[in-house]
Amino acid sequence: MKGSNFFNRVYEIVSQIPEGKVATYGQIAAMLGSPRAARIVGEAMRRTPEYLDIPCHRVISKDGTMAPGYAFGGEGKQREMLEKEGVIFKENGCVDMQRCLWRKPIMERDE
DNA sequence: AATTTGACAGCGA
DNA sequence: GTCGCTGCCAAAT
Repeated sequence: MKGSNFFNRVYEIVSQIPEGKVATYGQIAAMLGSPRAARIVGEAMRRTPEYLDIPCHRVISKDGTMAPGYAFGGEGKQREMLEKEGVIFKENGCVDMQRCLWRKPIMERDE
């Protein structure tokens, strides 16, 4: 286990995102207790250890857009897999945040 | 220990 | 609607 509590926490949260749902970097950062640490979440995603099996493709920006090409081999690719999981995409190519933005169970918030 | 970087977010032009 | 700068926080070098 790495002592990197922050990254570890990000991975925990991301791994909790159900299929057909997405979360934003800022959202996750807020869960960690640092609403301004969205960039750290992004960095965590970039450094996502494969063995953790983290659905980083479900983590996108608040605009419903995702990284230009630093992910999975292409935005279109990510869009396909998200769409396949049940995430709704708008005509403009962005994720329908209103429907698919994931939120942590209220009873479980133990930040 | 200090500096640079970075898959963001928010506001301004 | 697109491009730009700033702010914030943690990790990597």
